[in-house]
Amino acid sequence: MIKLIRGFRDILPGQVELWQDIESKARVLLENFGFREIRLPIMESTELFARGIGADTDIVEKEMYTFPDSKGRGQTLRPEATASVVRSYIEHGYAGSDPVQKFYTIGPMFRHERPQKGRYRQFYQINAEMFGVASPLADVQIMYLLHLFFTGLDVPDVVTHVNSLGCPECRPKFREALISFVSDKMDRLCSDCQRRAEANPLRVIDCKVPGCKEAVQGAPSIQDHLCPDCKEHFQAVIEGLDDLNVPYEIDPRLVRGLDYYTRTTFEVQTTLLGAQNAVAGGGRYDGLVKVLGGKETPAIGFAVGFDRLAALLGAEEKDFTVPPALFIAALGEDARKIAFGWLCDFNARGLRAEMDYEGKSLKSQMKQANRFNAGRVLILGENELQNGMAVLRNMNTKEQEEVALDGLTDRVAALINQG
RNA sequence: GUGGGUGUAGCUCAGUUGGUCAGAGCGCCUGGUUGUGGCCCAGGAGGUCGUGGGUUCAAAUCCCAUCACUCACCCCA
Repeated sequence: MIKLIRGFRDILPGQVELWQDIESKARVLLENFGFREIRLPIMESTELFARGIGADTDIVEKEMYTFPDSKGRGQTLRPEATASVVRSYIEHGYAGSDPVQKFYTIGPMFRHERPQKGRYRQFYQINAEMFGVASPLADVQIMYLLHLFFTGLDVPDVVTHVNSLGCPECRPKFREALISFVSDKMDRLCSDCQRRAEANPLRVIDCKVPGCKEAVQGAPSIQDHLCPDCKEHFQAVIEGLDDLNVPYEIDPRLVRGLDYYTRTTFEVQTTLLGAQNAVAGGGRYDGLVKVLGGKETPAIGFAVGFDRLAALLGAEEKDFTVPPALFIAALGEDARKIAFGWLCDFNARGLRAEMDYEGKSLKSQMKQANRFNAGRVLILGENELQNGMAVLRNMNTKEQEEVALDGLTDRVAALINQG
């Protein structure tokens, strides 16, 4: 048997209805907020991600699906969407017409990581990106939108964490302060932290090992190192969230693994998904457009982890199948032909109906209708053909009524639409 | 990439120290109702025991390898 490749999966009927529901709600909300859909390719030049995400990030270093094309140039299955959106924004000259643009895109991303709960090698994201607005109002609006999205879906157990990572002005200073703080406590740190103290000192601050936790008591906080502009920006964001009653938690240890983030970053976290606690994440990336060859353009965006969101809403445990309104049970060849005509008519007019194609016994067809969880069963056999009346059975109440064969589909459709 | 756990019927799982160990429940099909579902009863179909080697008279069971699933580290959506 040929099986799925590792870390990939099928979203099956029964679950896919939930995905569709999430997706359509996301579209409505995003479009209400002025975001327009942009559909992007799944593969891009490797260089786009190397430059955009950062050459020393885990994603670029070891998680990308990269293949040479026929001429040996590197091309990569996108590990995230933001770099592609930025590329498209630059390539189509939006900066020239109107630099303020809001885009959203929904689709698969690919990262070659070891799969585990909530982590797949092909996973789906809903991305929203807003260009050209430096004002903290953009940050507030983005986070407000995300908040509405999650509350609208009634997602259980989510908390939004917010932080500011500063800018090229203040972040390096903080980084230095942090490294020097950590460096004279090396002997008290776990081996992992000793290794990452230099490369990613923020991780040390966030380490769960008790010894490390103790060692980093009183570590410098980014919040104390923000330059005046960043500080003011962050303040404005927080006030904006308060004004709109968006709940959040300021989390000075919130780090993000992509190099392009500046100032505001945020992550929607849950405790229900094991180690993979981020359901959505994002932030401001004021430097990225320029890094990728465009004009200096402020921008901010987020990604929602579709798979994780669906999991939180019970995708794997529940069945979201929508049952048909009607099942047609036919007995005998003549009846079956007529029934098939009805079936086509019902389907054409948008009514979900099913029938048995194989000429099984009535009992077997009733079982099938029950399995479908059909609301009603329309029965057509020799008796009905003779007296010109079909039987319509309500599967919940067990009530049956007769419906004249003449003009039957109109009448049955009307009955079903009444409920 | 590293470590732990697990792979037996469509699903959830039993299978004791290698020797009627190829099983159960659910689901599916048929019948009990020559035309009426869910409950009940009876019967039936369905498995190269993840895969490939090895040990043995004999392997689902022991050994090796490999693949996959899963949880965690790491990182993130």
